[in-house]
Amino acid sequence: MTEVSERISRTGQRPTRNRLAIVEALHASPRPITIHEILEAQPQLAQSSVYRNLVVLEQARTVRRIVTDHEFARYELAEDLTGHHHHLICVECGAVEDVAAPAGLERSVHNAAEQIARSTGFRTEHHRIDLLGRCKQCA
Amino acid sequence: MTEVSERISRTGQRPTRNRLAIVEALHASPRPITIHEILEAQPQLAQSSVYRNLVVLEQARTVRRIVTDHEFARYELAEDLTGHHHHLICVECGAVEDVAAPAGLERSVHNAAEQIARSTGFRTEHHRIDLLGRCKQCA
DNA sequence: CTTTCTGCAAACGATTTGCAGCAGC
DNA sequence: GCTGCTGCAAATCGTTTGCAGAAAG
Repeated sequence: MTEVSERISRTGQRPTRNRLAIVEALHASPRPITIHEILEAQPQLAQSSVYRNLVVLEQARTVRRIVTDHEFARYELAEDLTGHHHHLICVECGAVEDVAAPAGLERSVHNAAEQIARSTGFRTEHHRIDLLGRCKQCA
Repeated sequence: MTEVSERISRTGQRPTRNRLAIVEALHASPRPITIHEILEAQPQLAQSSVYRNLVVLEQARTVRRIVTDHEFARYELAEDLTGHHHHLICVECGAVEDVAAPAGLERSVHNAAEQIARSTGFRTEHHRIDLLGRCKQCA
């Protein structure tokens, strides 16, 4: 949490109570959550402040925005704070679940990225692997 | 193209000139394109018809909607019409490029999906692998 | 004190929709 | 003809923004 405050300070912004409350809410969840869920967890926050502060937190490399096919964006803490992982996305209800990245899979992705860099000139910085299907409830 | 018409008919809809024009535009592009680009390629179409028909085409399992982090959705033909592939997404300019899926990578993903099904009950139907980085122009 | 943050309410913009006329079967 | 499709313009809704007051340093 100190680390988070420092990252915010380092970008020339202030680690305010509101901002830390958002981080708190994200930290308490084992999966990416929506703005609506952040507001449920921290009802003292104004919606516009949440939107505004998530942008600040993203710039401070503390929060990551997740886009799925569903209507709302979701947010999670940056991977260097939580560890690298991927997502299970339910095509029925839109739920998103974190899942650890198997080592073999990671290795394959890195190999592929290198090969692609050689053949196309594209410089891969991150990757994103989503498994789309039905969660236990919807199956 | 006949195949596309059949899929549309099979869902109880009509394979109209507008709808086939959209498929035409998607077919002509080696990468997913935006609604704006569809309208540039087929200027006779009304914007609202494009939105409406893309929904119809999605339901007919002919078109797939792609969501990136950029402002616009993108569309491409269904994978069983074009072949399985993944995407290179430029974090700078938002460009999206198709890339063939290396066999080793596919194998790793399937293994991972099976393992996940066993441990979490999640039934994977598809997967999505995006490499995020800088394209040749932006690097 | 000066600068950044906040909350409110209004604006924005991609997408969706109501409706009246047109086209496919 | 009947039903589904189209174009237009208006509505929708997640998200962004202007502004005046509050809080941080």
